[in-house]
Amino acid sequence: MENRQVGRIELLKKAHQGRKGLASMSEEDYIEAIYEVEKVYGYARVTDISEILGVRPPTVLGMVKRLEEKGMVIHERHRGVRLTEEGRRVAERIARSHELIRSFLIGIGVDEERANIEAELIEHFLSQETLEKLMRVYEECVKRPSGRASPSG
Amino acid sequence: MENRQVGRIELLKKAHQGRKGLASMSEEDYIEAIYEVEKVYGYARVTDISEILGVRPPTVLGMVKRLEEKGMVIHERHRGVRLTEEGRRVAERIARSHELIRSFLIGIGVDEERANIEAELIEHFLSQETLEKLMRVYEECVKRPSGRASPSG
DNA sequence: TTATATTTTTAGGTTAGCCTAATAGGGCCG
DNA sequence: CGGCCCTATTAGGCTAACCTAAAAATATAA
Repeated sequence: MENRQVGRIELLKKAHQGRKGLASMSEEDYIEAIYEVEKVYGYARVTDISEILGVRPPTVLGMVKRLEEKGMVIHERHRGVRLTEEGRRVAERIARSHELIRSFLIGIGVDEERANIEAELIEHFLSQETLEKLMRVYEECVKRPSGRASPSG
Repeated sequence: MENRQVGRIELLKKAHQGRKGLASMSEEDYIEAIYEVEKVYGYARVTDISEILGVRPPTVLGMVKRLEEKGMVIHERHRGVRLTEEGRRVAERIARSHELIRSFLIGIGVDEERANIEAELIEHFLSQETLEKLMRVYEECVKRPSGRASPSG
């Protein structure tokens, strides 16, 4: 009896090992913000990013420098930030999973504002594999629910 | 056309406001770990928590002190940690949502180990409201899929 | 009961991600 | 051109969450 539950504790340990090696949540947030601003204005200013993420300009600048070192963005003094090809690839991956999660949440009846918030919060953590499976459920159960599962309420 | 997209940026801002004020992810991790060990052994030692979360004993001790200040646990020097009633309430809420997310992920075909990891990672972020909606989809589409959505694969 | 091993605690860092205050750069108006 | 305003940058700090090394307390074995 004790053995069974100790097994559960082993699982907890494994679950926490799994977290390691993920890219920093913050970096992805910044890349995503730059991507969105760039779509609209062609490039992102420090203050744009600052306003979107709710952090101060010096904080943005620090992260921008880091992202530049990692080859994700190009930054010219007083001239704004642009994604590199690599940065764009990352941004697009993030945007896709964000959008999928968002659609899913809205599909199951979560209101739009909350869906935006919660998609943002969980998008960093799901694997490709899980996203694909979520996509399937979304397609098969939420988008065309075959007479079941009224999402509202 | 630009207006529509600027609206999207406004949404991004809101989404990031929404993050604020959430309880620290770490605190919940520690409460959860203590809860699990307590279920097995009656109380949690610093080293138990340390092993589960993959952090060093001094780190655990620091957090335990913080949780004690917040009234979540009782800690007696050299005698281990126990949850208070309040701590137990929190732990049980966490455990419930963890289990729901885990079941959901397994239900849509995610393998068990990954489901453990990812449930852990997202459980902190979903609201009660979203959890309830997820539960409904789980019940209606995953557990009894009414002839659709073969989860395996 | 003394020696040894284990666990807990203390002391003192490190790093990421944020902050404020102050300086520098660029655009624009009179 | 000079002054003003806004944006960008630099400098210096803070806190949360981790770390290592070493001391203290407890448990165990000879």
